Amino acid sequence: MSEHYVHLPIEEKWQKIWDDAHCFEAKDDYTMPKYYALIEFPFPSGAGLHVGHPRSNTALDIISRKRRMEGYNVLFPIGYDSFGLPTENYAIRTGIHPAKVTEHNMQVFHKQLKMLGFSFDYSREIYTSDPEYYRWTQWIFLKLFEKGLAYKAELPINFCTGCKVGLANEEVVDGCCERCGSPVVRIVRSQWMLKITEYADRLIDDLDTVDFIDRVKTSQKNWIGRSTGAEVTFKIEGWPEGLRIYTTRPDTLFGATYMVIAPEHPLVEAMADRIKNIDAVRDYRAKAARKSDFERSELAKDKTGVMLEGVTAINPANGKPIPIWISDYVLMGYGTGAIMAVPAHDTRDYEFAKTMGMPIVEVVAGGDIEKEAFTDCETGVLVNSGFLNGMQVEDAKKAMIEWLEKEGIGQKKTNFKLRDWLFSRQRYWGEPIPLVYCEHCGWVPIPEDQLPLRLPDIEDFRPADDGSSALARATDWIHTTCPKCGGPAEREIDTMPNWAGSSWYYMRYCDPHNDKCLADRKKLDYWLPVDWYNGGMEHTTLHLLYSRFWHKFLYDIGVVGCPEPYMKRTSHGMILAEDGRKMSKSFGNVINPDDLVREYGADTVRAYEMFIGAFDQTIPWSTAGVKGCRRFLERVWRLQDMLNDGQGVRKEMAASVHGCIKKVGEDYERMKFNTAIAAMMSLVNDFYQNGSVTKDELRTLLILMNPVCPHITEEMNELIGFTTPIYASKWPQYDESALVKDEIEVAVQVNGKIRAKMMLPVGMEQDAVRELVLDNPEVKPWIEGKTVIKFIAIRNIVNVVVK
RNA sequence: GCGGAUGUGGUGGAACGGCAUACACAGCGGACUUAAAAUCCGCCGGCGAAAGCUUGGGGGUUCAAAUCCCCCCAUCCGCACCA
Repeated sequence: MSEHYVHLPIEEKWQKIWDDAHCFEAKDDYTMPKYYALIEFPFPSGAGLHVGHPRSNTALDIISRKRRMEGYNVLFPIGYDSFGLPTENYAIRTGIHPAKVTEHNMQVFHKQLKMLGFSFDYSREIYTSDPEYYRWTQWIFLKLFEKGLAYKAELPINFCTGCKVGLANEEVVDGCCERCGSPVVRIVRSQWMLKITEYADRLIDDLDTVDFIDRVKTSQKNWIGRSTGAEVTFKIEGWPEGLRIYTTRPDTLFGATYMVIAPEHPLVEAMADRIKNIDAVRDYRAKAARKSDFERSELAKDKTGVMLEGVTAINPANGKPIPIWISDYVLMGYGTGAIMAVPAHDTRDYEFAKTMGMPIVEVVAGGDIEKEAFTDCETGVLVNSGFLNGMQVEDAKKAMIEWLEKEGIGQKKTNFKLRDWLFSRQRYWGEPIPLVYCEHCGWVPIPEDQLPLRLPDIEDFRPADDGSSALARATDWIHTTCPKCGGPAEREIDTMPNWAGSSWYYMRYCDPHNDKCLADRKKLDYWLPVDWYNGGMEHTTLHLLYSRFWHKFLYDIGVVGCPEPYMKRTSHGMILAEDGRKMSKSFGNVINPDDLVREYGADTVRAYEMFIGAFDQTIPWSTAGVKGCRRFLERVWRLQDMLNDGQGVRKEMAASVHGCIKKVGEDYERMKFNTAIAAMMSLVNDFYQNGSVTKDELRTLLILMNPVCPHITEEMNELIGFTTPIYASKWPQYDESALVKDEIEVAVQVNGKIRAKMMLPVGMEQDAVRELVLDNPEVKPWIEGKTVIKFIAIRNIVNVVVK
């Protein structure tokens, strides 16, 4: 009899063996086929690993371990996204330097990850707050600056009142900070911006070249928000340049009965002396400016606005004079900040026109504009529209754009929802922006050979009340000389957002210790792109988008040789607490991976997290389920006591074993880990049913299970007498012929209802099947006295249709 | 409002258009045990007297629908005046 399964010594033993053998380290052997598997590197928070990490990590650990057994040179790296606000906030509370906190937290993470037995290449561990790492983050920023893709602009920005920091568009959720939940207000501030918009088209178009799950593609597309239409200039008396608008419905130009400009539109001040009610207009603008974005959208139902009295625009299609309004439902940041209002065919314009009593003119027939705006582009036909009359909407759009271009009053135009990326943070714990400001020379980059520009050591990490960074107090650091003219200059005191370091970390993994460049080009060419990247949906329009942008930029300047960083992107579902709520300290329902590993073992935790349900689905935790997986491992463990003297795969077990090899291999690839484990459970059940198992059968099971449960399988492999460890073994091939049976059970339906089950030889002629089936005593009563009008025999189903 | 996802036994979940409920959890029974736990072996959706009905609801396509199409309902997650 074998000893009981005691996980702890087994897991420690094998983790040490793997370490000593360096068996999971990627080799720089370019003759081997490569495989690059990546999970999002964790932020080393003080709370340590949570149960979500093992879900994603185990999934790609399974793939990595399987690939190695298939003969690939696998890069499966790990690191830490170690800059960031939570660490700085902790430093503010405790006075402990963020670098120290980070160091400690990373050690905790490292230990926890090892304890779970992930086959990371720990020799390539990196962290973004390492000066040797952020040196290259800064270098990339300088390249962006050099190419004009980083610029400083005085703009209204999203400012978190809690974190006292500016936020990117992507970081604002429901008008609040995605991190701390405090309200976000608009303040005007001089900020560094990155021109991600320059890459908008390619970020959409190149999605066709990669294998991302559809959800990810769709949300990136929607976030970038490409729309096509036209820009049209309306003449305005007394303002020669006219008012330029953007519309996606140029076909409805004849129906434009007024115009609306955003409150901040320059027209207001440019024409201030002609606007009779300028005080009322300015008053409206001031009120709009005070509203937060959140309030603006909250009040979306009630349209407000003021008409500019004394100013008239001309509808270029029909020459009619139309009024101009200002209203905050038009946004300065999109298109031209001005629209033509076609109330008959736009719901917002319709509402506004109803509220303000503006005329509504139907130009697309097919709806009932008495009731609501008719916005359908499929069925409508143009009316009241001169040369467009009788056309379908799509044809009318083309015809109108043609006309506008010929007349020189407009042209085709594409617009995006995507805005440039707000890149400054008024914080200490981030990469310093490697630029100085000189009175004479303006913004000057620090010479590359002076990188990294290190963060200065300071003691007080609090941001100033005016929202500027704690770095503002590091006056010795700030005052410097201009690299260009040698005169006095000041350093930028904003730092980069935490998205900076994570935008290129997968490159550094290819060559983590290089001190000449961010990574050797040969190594990048070998390893990139990442073959499989798994991560959270919450990063779809943040990290994933940002890093695609940086990658494309680095591709353009010749640093990398492929246009996309990630070939395949998948996403895991969230794990909820047992009560169905989010795991949260405040609910007191957090499950700690450490405790689980101690009590049940890493293999059980890994198996459970893979067995819990469909990988991409949100799922509640179940302690009973964990115990079930532990029970499964014990059941596997006891197979040692059932060994017989047989060799190879016995005939009576061949179908089970080879079926399992096939199923498990396919399911791992499709991320159907739950059904892969179910298949292995079934195989184990089959062994128990049989009463014994051969060494070779057992070893096959152990290899199949190894990617999920690496420790127990290695231990058993050794215990039953094999000297080659599984990590150095080959992934098994299934024998197709073993899956082919002589006979199969066929379900016989009459008119779609099961009436009998029969064993039939495989490959029987259709006519012979028919004869046997129709003669079956269980079938006969259902067809007696009726005519068989159809007989369908497919795979293991026969359907007899009678009348 | 728009976009995405989900809806199957007491529970987590399976099911290339082809036997709905694999695999587990919970429950029940048996063996073993002085006993319990553990283990092993079985049983195990609901309604209906039955024929049957039953994958959120209603239609449709099909020899055959959880799966495909149309219309609803519910829940969750994004985005939100983007002209």
